[in-house]
Amino acid sequence: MICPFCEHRKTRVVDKREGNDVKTIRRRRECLKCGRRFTTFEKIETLDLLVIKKDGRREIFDRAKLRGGIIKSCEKRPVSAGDIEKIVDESEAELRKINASEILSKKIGEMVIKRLKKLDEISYIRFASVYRQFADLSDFEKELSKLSKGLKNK
Amino acid sequence: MICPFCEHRKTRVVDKREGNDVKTIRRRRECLKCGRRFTTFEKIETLDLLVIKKDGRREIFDRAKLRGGIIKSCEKRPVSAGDIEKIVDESEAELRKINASEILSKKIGEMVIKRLKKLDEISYIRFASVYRQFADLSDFEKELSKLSKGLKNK
DNA sequence: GCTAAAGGCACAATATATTGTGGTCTAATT
DNA sequence: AATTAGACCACAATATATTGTGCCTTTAGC
Repeated sequence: MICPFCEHRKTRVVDKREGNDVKTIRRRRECLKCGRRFTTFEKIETLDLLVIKKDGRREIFDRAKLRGGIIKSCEKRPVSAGDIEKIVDESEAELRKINASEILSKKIGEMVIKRLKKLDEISYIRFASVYRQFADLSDFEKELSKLSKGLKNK
Repeated sequence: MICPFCEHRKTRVVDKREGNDVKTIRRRRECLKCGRRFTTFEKIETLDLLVIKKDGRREIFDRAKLRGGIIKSCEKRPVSAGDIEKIVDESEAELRKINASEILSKKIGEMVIKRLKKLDEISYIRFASVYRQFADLSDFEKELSKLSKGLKNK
């Protein structure tokens, strides 16, 4: 742990207790160079992200909710729970990498869509239609007809 | 560290590396009960708080900025750097305890003011006038005359 | 102006984390 | 299709953190 005062890279733990939240660990550390003390918190990896919905309202990113939407799109389709969990995991990781504090729900939809598309075209179309990823109705119909042609050719 | 899956209280560290940010530690932990693994991050205590300014604009809470304002108010007054640091520390701790994501700058002003008042009346008046803690000019004058009477009686 | 709650500090016996090295896997890139 | 970067995993030797206990100080609530 780097000292926040002098940037030195060696510190020692002086005390460790449970944080305010039972799910966090608070440590008191001391820099081995400058001797100053500071506090750190260890927490489970979280994604604190405000999702901007189409109507402009914001709500906290909810992994379970995202998963729910995907499950619905995959009803009676050959997509396993494991597949879905993987899509959620990967999308969440992608969101984490972006490191934004807010994001348009549409962007999240796109992340799921690009993964779902590789797995099952029907699920993908269902999901995309819910997330209204198509600019207008003609785009949607175009996508549908492309899909039905593709299926016939198999 | 509590297991996020089964809530068990015993986990072991399986791996520990530097986080993306050099200032964080990433640990991979394993629950001793259910065996599932998860990731945690240890970071230096921070205060991520949006300060709502009088004109409605928001900006990230900045400890150095707050300290600067206090220093200005204490110019040529018998208030030590240590005193000021203590006021900043305590106010910051108070803000942390509130645990809000946004706060009116006025509220922060009040926290500083109640501490500064105990230390030095002149500094307090200067600081309060900058933060416009008085509803109108008459309040300000009232405060000033109270103060000057108090000083004469000593 | 008392009391409780929280954070900070210290210490000593014990248990656990850390470090380096290196392999695997996947996603993104070229 | 090959390459790179990041996360994950494993292991073994070493160094460090953790736990309990208890005391002090400060702030908040009565």
